[in-house]
Amino acid sequence: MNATAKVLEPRWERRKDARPGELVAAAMDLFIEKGFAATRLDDVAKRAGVSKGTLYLYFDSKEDLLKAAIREGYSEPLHHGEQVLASFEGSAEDLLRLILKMWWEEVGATKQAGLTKLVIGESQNFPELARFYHDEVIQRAHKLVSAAMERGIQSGEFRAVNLPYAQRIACAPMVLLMLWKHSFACCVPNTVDPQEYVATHADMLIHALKARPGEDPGRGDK
Amino acid sequence: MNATAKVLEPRWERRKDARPGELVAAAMDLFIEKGFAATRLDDVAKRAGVSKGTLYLYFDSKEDLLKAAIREGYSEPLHHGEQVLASFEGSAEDLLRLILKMWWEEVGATKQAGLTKLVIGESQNFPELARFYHDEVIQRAHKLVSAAMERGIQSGEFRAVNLPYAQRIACAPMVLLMLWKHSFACCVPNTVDPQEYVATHADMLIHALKARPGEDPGRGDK
Amino acid sequence: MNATAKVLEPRWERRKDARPGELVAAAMDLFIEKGFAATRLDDVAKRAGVSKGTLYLYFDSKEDLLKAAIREGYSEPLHHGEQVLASFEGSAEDLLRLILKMWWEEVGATKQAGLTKLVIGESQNFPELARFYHDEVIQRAHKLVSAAMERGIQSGEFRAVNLPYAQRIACAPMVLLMLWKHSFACCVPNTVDPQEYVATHADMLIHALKARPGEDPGRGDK
Amino acid sequence: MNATAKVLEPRWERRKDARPGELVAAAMDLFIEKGFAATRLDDVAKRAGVSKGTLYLYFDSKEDLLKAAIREGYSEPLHHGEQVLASFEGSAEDLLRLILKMWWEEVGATKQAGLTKLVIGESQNFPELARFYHDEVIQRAHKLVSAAMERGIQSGEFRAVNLPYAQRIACAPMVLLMLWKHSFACCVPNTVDPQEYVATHADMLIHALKARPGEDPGRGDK
DNA sequence: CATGAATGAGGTTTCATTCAT
DNA sequence: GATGAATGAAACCTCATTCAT
Repeated sequence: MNATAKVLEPRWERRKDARPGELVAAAMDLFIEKGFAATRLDDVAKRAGVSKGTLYLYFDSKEDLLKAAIREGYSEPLHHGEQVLASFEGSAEDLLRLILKMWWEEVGATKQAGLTKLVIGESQNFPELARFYHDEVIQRAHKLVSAAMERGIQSGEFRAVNLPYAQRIACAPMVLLMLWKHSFACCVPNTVDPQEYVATHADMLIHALKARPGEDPGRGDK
Repeated sequence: MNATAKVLEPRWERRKDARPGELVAAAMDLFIEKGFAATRLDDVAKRAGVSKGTLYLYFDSKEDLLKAAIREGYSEPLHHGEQVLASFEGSAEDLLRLILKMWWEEVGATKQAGLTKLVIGESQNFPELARFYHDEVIQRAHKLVSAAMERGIQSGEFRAVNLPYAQRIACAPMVLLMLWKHSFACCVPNTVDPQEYVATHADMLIHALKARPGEDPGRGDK
Repeated sequence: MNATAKVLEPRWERRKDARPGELVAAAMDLFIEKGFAATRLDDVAKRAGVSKGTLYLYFDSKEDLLKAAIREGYSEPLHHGEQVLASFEGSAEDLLRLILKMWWEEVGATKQAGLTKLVIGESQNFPELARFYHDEVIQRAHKLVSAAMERGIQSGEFRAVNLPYAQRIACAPMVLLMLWKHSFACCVPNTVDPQEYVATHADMLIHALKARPGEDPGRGDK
Repeated sequence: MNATAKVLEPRWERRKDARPGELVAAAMDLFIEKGFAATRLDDVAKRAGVSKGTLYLYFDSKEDLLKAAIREGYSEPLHHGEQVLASFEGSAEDLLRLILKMWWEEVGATKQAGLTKLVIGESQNFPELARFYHDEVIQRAHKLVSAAMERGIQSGEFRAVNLPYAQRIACAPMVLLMLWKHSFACCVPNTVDPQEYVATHADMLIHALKARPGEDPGRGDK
């Protein structure tokens, strides 16, 4: 293994352990950028710096690669959120504000935000994927927000809103902002400032939830 | 194919000018049902009862057909909303509730709701389409909601919220419900009742907006 | 449609009715020549003078094309043989000799003889095909030979051999000659003269079957 | 992987020189089972318990492996047959019957029978292989049968048939039975009993060959 | 206008072969 | 010697688009 040999750089390199992650990362980038159908495996391979065939050493099919990308997406920030929920000791309002802030910072502002668009767009073509995403991502996110709201209701800080629906409505603007960032944001001039958006949402949400003496205490669970 | 045979055949005849509309309708159905990439022009033609070649008499390409479908989608309900806005004379709260109700009934509950998902999903591949949708659909919807909220602020009925953002946040749950209906709704058991969802949203929104004596009047336009 | 236009020869021509037959013929040639796996649809298309896509207008898959080729193969000569069997009025020996002669002339000497090799080679990969071939080709051929032998046994012209087996043994040399022609014949110098081969087989077969006064009349059906 | 670990590991070790044989055996099994094209070297390696790369230490290519498998196939039974021929002292009829019996027991009934089908199927793609098989297997088998028949003719036990052809015709049913076993036998219900088949063939063959006083002595060598 | 047979580029997937370790 | 990750050239198949009829 002399210097001369080194100059002829090897046609390929062996990196078994690092590979799957790199491939998924490359695939995720392109799926997010172009959508599932418009992403060619050629391009995924090229971006990952491998040949097309290598993809099939680690994944059974294009769909399998998509699943891996989705799976990879949100587990970390969700886990973080759950930890915060468990240890937080302030008011429900502060907890809710914190969750929304983290949501944006750890998910919305990252490229993974694009996965949500992806899953929504492909849910009909891959119902199994949609179910997985629903169970592993949506449900967990909903539980986080639910728990924070429930805590406020229990303590009398919030009104007794119809939780299963109110929680969805609390999440909706966050999700839509993520979608916006990965759809219209690129092609329209008038852009949205996420900070301001999230702040306004938090304010309105708190305002909508706050219990006030002598007022209608909310719809409750119907 | 002689004259005699001809006489027996044409029991009824297609109205020539109705064609493009039928083609767009067929395309819209399939685009919504399967997504852009997964829709084959063969199937569009079959559903419209014409040959594949006929599509190209009226549309330049598959993308062109998509544009036409998008264009067709929401003009009517938006127009209706604008008329209501112009003529409505009740309170801002009632106007806002009415707009949300109409949104769901005339758009969300119809199959066209699926177009929103479609546009979001394809926005990167067809920026021009995204721009069109933004200008012709989103902006108009935003203006409707904005106007209703503005009216309440002017009259002192609502707090002086940050309108450009507050209006987005008011719309978000509606949009997300439409997306839900065309994505996860099909593949997960736990379903959402749109009536309850919209009602909860309206209540929370009004609650968030209502001015109350001696309270912070809101963030205003910063 | 003037002469000038004619010079620019059309990219393609419409020949819906003629096409399937041409495609099957081209496919059969190549399947016989190279085997199923080694035949590329590209080449089939090229030989048929069409594009690759055209194949898929008429056949669902490569396997489907193979089935069509097999189906096409022997129906005519078998039908002819059955007609001869029904109308022949000479001795059983003459009938048997005639059938063997026709077998060679109408099947063995034609390119379709190669189909037999094909089916045998692919029978494991396509059991359904093998079953079809067995039922529609082998069984019919066996019935022809069986009937001729049976006729001789009934009339006392032949010994009472174990018909189901004897008939297979009568066919075997014919089948093997077909296989030989499409396998070793091309690559070994020492060639076989089919005429002489068939004649020798006929003689030996008749000799084996002929009843002779005062002799063991054969094994019968065991 | 330190020395300590090494000590525990090697409970048994492969005999280095046995390798090629194991590889060929694995390849033969799979070639017979699935055909040449449908056999993947991955599977061959897996069955042999080695890595894919190892195959290329012993064989240049897939074709080379096929050749080795073919080469391996019949040398032993052929050798046995030749020994029997040299030492047999009974009648020609008994010799012929013995050869057919051994053919079935030592070749036809074993899995190697499938090689014949393989070679026939691939003969066009690999003419060199076909030539090898012809020279090393077919010719030797033919010589065995020829010799037995020749012995009978010389002794007056058999008619003076056209030997080069008669011998082929004597072999054909045996070969076809082997092919049958590896093609249609698996996919059609109506199965053939090899014992009865071989017995019937032997009887008919002897009957066809036996000289009888006062009869046509056969066609001779034309 | 309308048809639908034909096209052919381009997609995913496979697998014999290579070669750094 | 042995490994198995990596390669890349095809292979089959799809489908938006064209154009002779």
